Amino acid sequence: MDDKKSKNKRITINDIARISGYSKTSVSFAFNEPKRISEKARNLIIKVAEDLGYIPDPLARNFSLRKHHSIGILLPQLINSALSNPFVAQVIQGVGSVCQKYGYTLTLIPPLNESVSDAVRTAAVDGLITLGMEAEMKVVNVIRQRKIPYVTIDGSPSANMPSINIRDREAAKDIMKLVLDAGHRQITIVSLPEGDDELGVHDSVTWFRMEGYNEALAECSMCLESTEITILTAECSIDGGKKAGAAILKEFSRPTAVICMSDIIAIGCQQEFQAAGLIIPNDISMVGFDNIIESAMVTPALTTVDQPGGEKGRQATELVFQLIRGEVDDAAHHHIIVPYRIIQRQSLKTL
Amino acid sequence: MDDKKSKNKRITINDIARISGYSKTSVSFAFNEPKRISEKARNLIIKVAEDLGYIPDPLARNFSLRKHHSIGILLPQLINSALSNPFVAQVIQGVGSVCQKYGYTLTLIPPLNESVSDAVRTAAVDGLITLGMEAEMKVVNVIRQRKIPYVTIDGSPSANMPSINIRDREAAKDIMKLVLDAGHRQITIVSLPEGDDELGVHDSVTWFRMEGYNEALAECSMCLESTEITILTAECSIDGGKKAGAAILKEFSRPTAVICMSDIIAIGCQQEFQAAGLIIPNDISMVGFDNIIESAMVTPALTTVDQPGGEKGRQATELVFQLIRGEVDDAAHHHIIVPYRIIQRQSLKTL
DNA sequence: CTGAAAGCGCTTACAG
DNA sequence: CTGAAAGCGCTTACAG
Repeated sequence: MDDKKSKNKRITINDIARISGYSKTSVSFAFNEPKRISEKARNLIIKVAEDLGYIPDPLARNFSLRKHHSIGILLPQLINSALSNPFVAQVIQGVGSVCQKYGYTLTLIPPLNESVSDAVRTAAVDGLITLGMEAEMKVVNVIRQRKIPYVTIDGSPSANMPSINIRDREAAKDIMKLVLDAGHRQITIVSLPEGDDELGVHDSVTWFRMEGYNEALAECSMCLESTEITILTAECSIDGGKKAGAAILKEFSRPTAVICMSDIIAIGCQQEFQAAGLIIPNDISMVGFDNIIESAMVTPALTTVDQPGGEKGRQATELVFQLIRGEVDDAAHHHIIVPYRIIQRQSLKTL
Repeated sequence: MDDKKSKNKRITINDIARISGYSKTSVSFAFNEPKRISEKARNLIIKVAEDLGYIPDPLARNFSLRKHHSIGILLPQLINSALSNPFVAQVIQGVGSVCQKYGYTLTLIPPLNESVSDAVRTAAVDGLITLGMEAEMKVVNVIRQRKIPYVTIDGSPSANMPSINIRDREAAKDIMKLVLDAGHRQITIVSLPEGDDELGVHDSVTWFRMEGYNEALAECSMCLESTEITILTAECSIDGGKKAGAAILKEFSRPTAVICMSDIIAIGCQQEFQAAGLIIPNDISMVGFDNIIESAMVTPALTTVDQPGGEKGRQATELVFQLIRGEVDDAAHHHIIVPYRIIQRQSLKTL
């Protein structure tokens, strides 16, 4: 007899109102503004609600409140590839910790049937963190149409597009300089994959880093086009790194140093080299980018550029919340630069 | 003049209807069931919608459809600690890849103001994956009240609670046996933290593994209470492992082998030992559990139990979707066991 | 093919 | 303190 109706129909605020003898208004108040009703009413309503196992429908509640209570993070690639880069996991941690702080959930938004735009169109979120978004991408317009605040991490700082970055050009220049100062001239650069987004725009972070490498080379009267320099591309994962490593092993003249734009690639590469019997850094030197925790775990530990993924995520998300609460002017240009630093470990040999 | 109203008010289906001259019904059909209206109507409506930058409000749409289009994953701890265990990241990858396949987003649900129950109450999701949930936990009732399908990974298989597990007891017994067969008798076990959830129920996975260790010990006429066995607890992170390592270094009589219930703990522990100048496995042997990719990266590579985190996530999520679509009977008992295997590498020395 | 209208389950001015 | 009623912006039988 208890489940004569709970069996089929969801119980709503109406049921609680009817059974308790109070109005829907009072029931709503009992949950959301307890002090606005008498203790007697409140107690009865709560009791009835508990007896019936009533839980306010989040769908209706959110709709009424016009809030999703969630922040989305727009993944540039499929979820698998995104999360197989520990650096991305680090960013997600940062984003998540701020969401948690404000009682929000974190929604991971993968492309919907290959379409990032469609995913954004339907995503149930109040704000968006994007990874590596460029101003020319179509999806930017969709986000703006939706009128939800967004901040992009590792994108190109441009008007109306709040951003969090490190100084990628300087960082890349610094690490290349370190390699050159160690005497290396035969160098292979393992770059990131072309942005295969809906527009085919290039990734500005990759671009800036390339420029930085080039600037350092210039100081040695070299450039990216020099015959001593080889440029490859790899997916951001261990496997991507292994494939790059295999490709390097097949090169006619082996480089003395390999510069990777991502630590996870460097680690994969390093594993491939070691599997082939090479000793690092004696036979070949390696440097990376990111300073993921794994870089300190491997042997030899990786010389790299430290950039704070968690911090990027946190700052981006705090900014999104400020935008949501209207605490900052969203017409203003918010371009936050976080510090990087060079971490010297054992993977780079001085010739 | 274009923004005379778009400035203040969101544009809705009503605006499109008014301006296009068609009804709300037709506008809705234009987006959701294009073939139900004439090409002429469809084209005009789409055009007007595009001109005005109309995007259907996800809040309203979801409410009408009674679907969130998202699957939640209930994090047992704060987001930071959860994601700093690569094994959890692996599970999330698995869950995410299935969500993506069906066009759903993945919502990470951290405790809301410390309360997991409140988080579940308000979470905007159509189904739930839980990590390490026990039948006696309060939150189970909340999930049931919500009447949303859920599957628990690494929880205790019980009635009405679909589950994905490995055979933890056997796995633990196998790895302990390996250690004992290698001649070790002075052993420290680093266990997982007590479930500090709202009820203080113990974690059944930890329990099963302990039982497994004990069974193997029994075959050597020992048990968990033997004087040669020490049991510690550590947080599931590198740092947790380092702390455990430091504690072990301070023990009066140093063990010859350390058995960790999690690879990330084993790795942290190993780092601490190495920092103290110990050679592994010569001075001390290590084994772990999970077989995260990092375990193959460290030197010496870790001997451990391989369990497929991604696969657990995928299977759990496929089951949730089957439950959502009503393809399987949710009264039936769904208890899936996935295989594990022992991975022998270089961190265990035969005495 | 098209549209008027009910309905999804809440919240919240507003009046009493 | 309490309640009637409007409103949030869609979807979808139903009738024409």
